[in-house]
Amino acid sequence: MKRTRILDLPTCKEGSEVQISGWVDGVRALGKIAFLSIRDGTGTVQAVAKPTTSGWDLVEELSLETAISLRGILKKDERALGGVEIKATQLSIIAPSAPDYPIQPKEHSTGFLMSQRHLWIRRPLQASLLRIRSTVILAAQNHLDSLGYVRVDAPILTPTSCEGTTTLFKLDYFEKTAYLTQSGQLYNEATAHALDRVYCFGPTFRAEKSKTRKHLTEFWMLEPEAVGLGLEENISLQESLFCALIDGVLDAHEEELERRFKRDLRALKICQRPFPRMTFAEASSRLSSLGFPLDEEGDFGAQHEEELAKDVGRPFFVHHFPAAAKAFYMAPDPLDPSLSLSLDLIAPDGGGEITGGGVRIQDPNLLARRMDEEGLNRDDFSWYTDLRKYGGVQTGGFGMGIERMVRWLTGTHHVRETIPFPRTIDRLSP
RNA sequence: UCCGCGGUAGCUCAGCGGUAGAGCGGGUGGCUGUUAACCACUAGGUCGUGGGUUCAAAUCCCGCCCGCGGAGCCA
Repeated sequence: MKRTRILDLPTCKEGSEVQISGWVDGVRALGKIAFLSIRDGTGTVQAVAKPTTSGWDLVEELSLETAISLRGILKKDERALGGVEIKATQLSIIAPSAPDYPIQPKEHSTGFLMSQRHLWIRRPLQASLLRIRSTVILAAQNHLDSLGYVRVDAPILTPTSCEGTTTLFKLDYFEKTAYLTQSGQLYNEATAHALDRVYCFGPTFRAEKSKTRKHLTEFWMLEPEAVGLGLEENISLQESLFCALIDGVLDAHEEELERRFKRDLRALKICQRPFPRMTFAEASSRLSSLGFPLDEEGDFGAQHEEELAKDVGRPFFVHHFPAAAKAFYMAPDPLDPSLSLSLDLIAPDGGGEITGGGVRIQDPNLLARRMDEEGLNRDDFSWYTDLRKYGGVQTGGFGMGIERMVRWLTGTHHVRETIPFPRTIDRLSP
């Protein structure tokens, strides 16, 4: 008999015979009747076994996570969670599970659960998060594809840094030194000159000693880059992508977001284009009037970001950051060279900076000067400056942290739950 | 890297100078409608680690290690 996935049970007729297989999620044995909660990766269902069930003797061997196969009659029953249950006619064990399964149906600390991440992901909420992550990635690729963007991935092993050298993971590469990529941005400029509109998507590494719920040392970044993408076009692309991701997740997971994640769906549905936008200068005067002036350095702290986001109440752009605060390749504003043609997309409800991007410097002399100012060795970037030498045109783009996006969409507390196996400053396993 | 909090049973925690505790989980038995089932019994600990104070340290003091939360930095 063919196995039915629990997800598909609602399409089966009541009273029909079904066969499922999955893992024991809970057992409540009452003597001559036993209630089994069975999870198969697509859903959870209750089965009822009685002494007439073939394999009844096995009930006493069912520890948590025992893999079983079960055949029975599908019945509607108000007393079962989900409204349906299976009256088991036949039960068999596929693979036993040791009785010391560490994750109990009770509160655990996040630290403990993270140490059991390989098992924790079996829990429905965690599995759901990974499913939503998959939807977000697919929606992003579909959207970019519909706009003519070609996926061209950047290397992960790189010879030089893209931004600061202090946050690089260094490794031996035969006789040389290599670094794990911090961004595919520089390579994107090369591929944009070959294919017009491109994006890369892959793991990104930052050896930042950050301990916050928005940071991972290994995260996945989606980076579109296109010829002629000025600030205005950049904003427009980000808006459409952001909305496409919201739509994609609502299409596939609306009920789940509400029931399982208790996400306020209005916060997602109010994200209509155009998004509010403000210059860095406007943001800082707005912060002053809110009672949170920037410090002397003029830097935007976590509190500033949060107060501003609270005030705006929905995702918004901050653009024209001071040039000094941005990477060497960010183009200055021709009207005021102390400002850069850069922008960040900030989400409310603690979502924080979801994207960061801008327009790249095209002028080779200016680029050389900026590299000198940042103390970068020009020779290391010869291929990059070559792009300017041979018909270099202006490109622009941005990077979106996929985990941050998933975190915001689902209202998850910490990014570490939005990636299968998180890497943080103090966690390298499992 | 800095600041704050913590480390006691497999897990979540109480105990805070005088014989090591609870709930959950595990084991055994009971129970025909459970929903983190319930009831009874039971096993399980060099109190993170090294030193110090004391008649006596899980408890007080110092160093170190590990975890959690936050900051800076960023996506």
